[in-house]
Amino acid sequence: MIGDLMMDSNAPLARLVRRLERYAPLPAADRQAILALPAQVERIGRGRRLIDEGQQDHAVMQLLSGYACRYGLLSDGQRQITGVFVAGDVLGVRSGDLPIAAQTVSTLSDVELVKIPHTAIAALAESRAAIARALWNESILDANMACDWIVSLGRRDARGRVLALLQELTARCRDAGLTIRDSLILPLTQEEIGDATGLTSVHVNRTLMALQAEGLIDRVGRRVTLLANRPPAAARMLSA
Amino acid sequence: MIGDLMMDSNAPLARLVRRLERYAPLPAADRQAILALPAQVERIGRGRRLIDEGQQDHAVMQLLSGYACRYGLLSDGQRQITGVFVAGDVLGVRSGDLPIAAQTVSTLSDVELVKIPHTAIAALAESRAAIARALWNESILDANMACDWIVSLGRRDARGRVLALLQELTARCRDAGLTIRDSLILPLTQEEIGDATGLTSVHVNRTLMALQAEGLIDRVGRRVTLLANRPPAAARMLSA
DNA sequence: CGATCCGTTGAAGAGAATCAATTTGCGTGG
DNA sequence: CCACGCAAATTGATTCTCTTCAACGGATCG
Repeated sequence: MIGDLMMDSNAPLARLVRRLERYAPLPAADRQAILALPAQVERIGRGRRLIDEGQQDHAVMQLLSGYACRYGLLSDGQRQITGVFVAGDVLGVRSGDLPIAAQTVSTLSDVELVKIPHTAIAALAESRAAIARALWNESILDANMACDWIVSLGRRDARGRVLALLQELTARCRDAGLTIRDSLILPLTQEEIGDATGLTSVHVNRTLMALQAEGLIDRVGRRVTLLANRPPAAARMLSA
Repeated sequence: MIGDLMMDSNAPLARLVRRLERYAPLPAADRQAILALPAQVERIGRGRRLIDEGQQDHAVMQLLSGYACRYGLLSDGQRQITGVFVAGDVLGVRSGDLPIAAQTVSTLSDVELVKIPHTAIAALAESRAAIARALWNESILDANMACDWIVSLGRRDARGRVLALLQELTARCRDAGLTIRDSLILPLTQEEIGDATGLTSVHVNRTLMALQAEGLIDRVGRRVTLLANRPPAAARMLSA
């Protein structure tokens, strides 16, 4: 809950700069402006809500470590995870005109994050076109990933969905430098994998065991290793 | 394929202004700048692709009439529709840094649309913060609707998914002034409804017949009427 | 050492896919 | 105006995936 020492507080914002420069460099002045943002580093435990649906004043956050997810609830209490966030990802990005959070975001593990008041970010986006564009990029990528998720849920069977989820997480953890040869620590319970893939935890369990029996994945405790590097092969289940 | 007369070409851009002002008014100068954009009105037949995945130079378009959809394909040829667009919706919005279209967009009916070169839009977004923010809004809403779609696909049964799709379309057509008492012309075939809901056309048919037998919907030809109306989650932001 | 959460396994049932006709609606051309 | 041809809608029978319900083992933690 307590921010780190002052001298450390610039490091996380440097990471935000790196993130926002993924696709296009920022003017030096914009970089400085980001580094000068009021920011707070927090450590938060597993299973805590970061942003609530309908919340108006939520901050912009960047995950420094750990996992989080966004989800929606149905009236009968069923939960569907609509996106998983890994270290480096930015949460709560939105333009100034849509103050309402559309979905809930919650942690999937203990996390570290930087928190920035949305007013400060909004002011920056208002005056600096390159920053606005970089944040806009985040929204677009978010929408693109959501579309891939839709395709997976709509047209793949349990095996394909779980595989696709593992592949997406592996790829994103690799980008974040969190993997060792396609091996990553997956803090999700099978229940949560089910919430992400639209399956029950029971069926997730059977699917994971089947994938392991097929030699496509290896599991040791919470560490999962992807042994098949062929995304297209995942969709071909005629051999099963 | 030929644009309309010059004197008509401002009317569709006025509609674009209205769209971009849904959530916040634009400065008069920004409105004028939009009206001055180079635009071309086109009529395009059903089943034509408007934007191809991987395409770099696609234009920004606003639907003036008709329906379109965005979809992804699996390697085995299965199709999953990830979003439906109705009159007024803006397609192909993206920031300057991500030139690649992530998914394919195709018409679901004969359509009319305005086409604007993305370079012209990008230049405007670069210099005018309010326009950038309005376009950004479109991306965020797009992501929000995709998330609702994910929840539907992951956690609802066939009945719930078809109902949710009809409710979303009804709500959006109502906003576009295309409904008469929750009744709308639905040009989607049952095959296409299946592609949107992750079902087969056979099961869509059975589900529609069941909904009709239950008295929840009424169908006459292509006209569908929602008889039991609950507020669709997807449109929550539209009424904000 | 019990409490609890998570993972694993079994058996039975529901919902959707699949396969296969058949019918309806509609534009087209004779 | 009617016959033809085609795409879409409808129906039936069967198969299979996934869910549901239930129980049990193993780890972790006060």
